Amino acid sequence: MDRAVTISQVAALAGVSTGTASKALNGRGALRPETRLRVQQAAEQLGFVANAAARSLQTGRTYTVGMITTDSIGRFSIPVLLGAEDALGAGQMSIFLCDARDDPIREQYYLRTLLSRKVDGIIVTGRRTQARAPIGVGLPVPVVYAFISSADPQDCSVVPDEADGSRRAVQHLLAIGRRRIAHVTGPEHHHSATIRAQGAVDTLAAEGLRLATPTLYGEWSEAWGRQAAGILLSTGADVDAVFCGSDQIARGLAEALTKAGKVIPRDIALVGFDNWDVMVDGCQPALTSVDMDLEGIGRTAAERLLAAINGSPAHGQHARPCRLVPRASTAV
Amino acid sequence: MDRAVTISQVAALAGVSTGTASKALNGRGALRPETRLRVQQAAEQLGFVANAAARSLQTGRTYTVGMITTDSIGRFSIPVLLGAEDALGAGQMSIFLCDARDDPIREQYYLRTLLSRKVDGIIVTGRRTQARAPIGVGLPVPVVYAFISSADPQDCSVVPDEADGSRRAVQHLLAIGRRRIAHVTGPEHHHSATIRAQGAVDTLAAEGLRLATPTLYGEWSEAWGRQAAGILLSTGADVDAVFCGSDQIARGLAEALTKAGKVIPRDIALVGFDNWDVMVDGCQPALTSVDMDLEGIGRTAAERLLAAINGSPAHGQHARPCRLVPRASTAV
DNA sequence: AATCGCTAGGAAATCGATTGCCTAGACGCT
DNA sequence: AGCGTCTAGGCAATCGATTTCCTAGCGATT
Repeated sequence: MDRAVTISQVAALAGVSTGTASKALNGRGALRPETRLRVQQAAEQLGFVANAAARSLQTGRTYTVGMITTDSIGRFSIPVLLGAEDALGAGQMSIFLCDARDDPIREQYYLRTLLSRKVDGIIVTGRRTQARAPIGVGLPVPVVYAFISSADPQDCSVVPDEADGSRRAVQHLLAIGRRRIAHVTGPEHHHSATIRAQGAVDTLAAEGLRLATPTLYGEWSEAWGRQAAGILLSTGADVDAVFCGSDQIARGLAEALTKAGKVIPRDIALVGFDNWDVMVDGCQPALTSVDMDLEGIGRTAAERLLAAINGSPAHGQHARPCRLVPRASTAV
Repeated sequence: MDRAVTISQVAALAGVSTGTASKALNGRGALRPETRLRVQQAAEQLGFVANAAARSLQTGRTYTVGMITTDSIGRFSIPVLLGAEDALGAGQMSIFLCDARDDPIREQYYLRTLLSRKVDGIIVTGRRTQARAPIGVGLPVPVVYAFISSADPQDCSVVPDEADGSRRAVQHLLAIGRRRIAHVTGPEHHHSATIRAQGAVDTLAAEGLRLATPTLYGEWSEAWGRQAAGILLSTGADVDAVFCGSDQIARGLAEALTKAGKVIPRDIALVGFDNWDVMVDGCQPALTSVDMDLEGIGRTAAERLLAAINGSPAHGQHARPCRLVPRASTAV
């Protein structure tokens, strides 16, 4: 609980002025090498760590960015966060994490806090239902939206290209010879559900095909997957593959279909979406899935934010391609 | 991109000195109510937000704590983080999040960064294998370990009482009339696995009972759960309940047992550990599980940290009780 | 009317690091 | 020997907010 060492103590020990000490430690100014070394040794000896507040007061830079997750920090924001941390850590920046929990009041409060702390930039992320209202206008710092996108097209957003993901999933199913493909997904009012469904329909259309049954909208849950399996089986639809809007739905389907005597992938092939480890590995057989590369999104968002901080802001929405990860559920 | 408003601009607009403006905004000093109001209105009008760096330089407080997760931020550290955020947010403190990714170098680097930023305190969390070495000695700020514990008994750690969790699980099974209880858990070298197993054994011993089979150690995965089911069935062990070291293991067991024709809970009752929503809800039937209340741990850790910051440090390890959440897998 | 006591608010130091400006002294050149 | 040049390093202002005096001015009291 010793109070902190200041640069003047280092300067005193090295027998120089504080200004000189500062220059020595920051590699600035014209100093004799031995002087520089003497100061560095003094700093080392005292365990000196510069006070970031004092430094940023002077320089105007804090080497800090704020990250606001609109929904509660969860499965989707974590990888984004990690990716951002990765990209920023290399630039020696720290992250202020704020969890707005879907509450606009909290969100504005956090925004204010971040501005008061003079962060160099802000990353906004959150569950992806649809484009969100900009978090603020005329802010004194750059903002990048990650995973979620801003309704203002001038804002910089980095999002997964979900239609691309659907395309890859469906093309994979076509490639293994399936033609009677069904699609089971989340709630119709959810942006991701509709865009993924549309992607599937479009991809099939390009091949002159259609979905084997109309898209089944429901919830993002295993229970719905099980239920949907029942629907598919009971209607007697002739289906040889199901592309699911999420891994959870796919897993529910897998369970129910297996129970009903269907063999996956022989009778029915399955593709999920999210590539969520516990789901794809826990599923029997292991589930082929679409990976949105959330870490990559976080990393890209952080890079764009850094660029904006350094004076080269990017605008508009950047959609990143998805990746298909084939596993046993589509292994022919 | 307007540069920030300073307190002297507010003071000028209100026709007072900066000192007076500061007092007005912070409710200090002796000012006429109308003066105070005038300053507040000026601040409002200009959108003034105090520069945290300048303030902390003066006051020595940053209203910021650092949170270092030793392993990559994951399933266990998130709830802890949320709980801490909750407790700290109420005190208007912000969190610096640092992900050390099991790398001691990163960890020390982050520690240094946090000290340079003059955080008021540090919370260390991470995957729980066993007590970890203290993150530093003689640090100028208080440190609290959450979920994981420090090897130094003088340090303050807040951890789940896993033996208590086991006791609750086993007593619940006893209460619904089961006597031939098996235990399937993770790797033997994992602290949580051994302590949970011991808790189960002790609880049974207190009733004059023993495990129906020796504890089955394996991995924390569904695959191991399925494999363990095979072992239990093939050895012909007469078992009417299985207490599992994790929800994933339990789910694997549930699947394999059901497939083998056993009815859960009629033939075999199941209890998991972690109360992980996607597992307990996805399991069929829904899984009874032990909840370690990770959010509560985060909250408690944050509270203890705040107490330490305010001069009342706590020492030693604080074990918090678990909670049993009964569901269909043990419903008689 | 003179003194005392208050109150409201101002002046200036302070926190710690950075940085532009300035100068002492060494060296070189004619 | 005298002058110019260059280098190493010191001085002091600065960032923005807080806080400790300190004082002007007003009212009350005897």
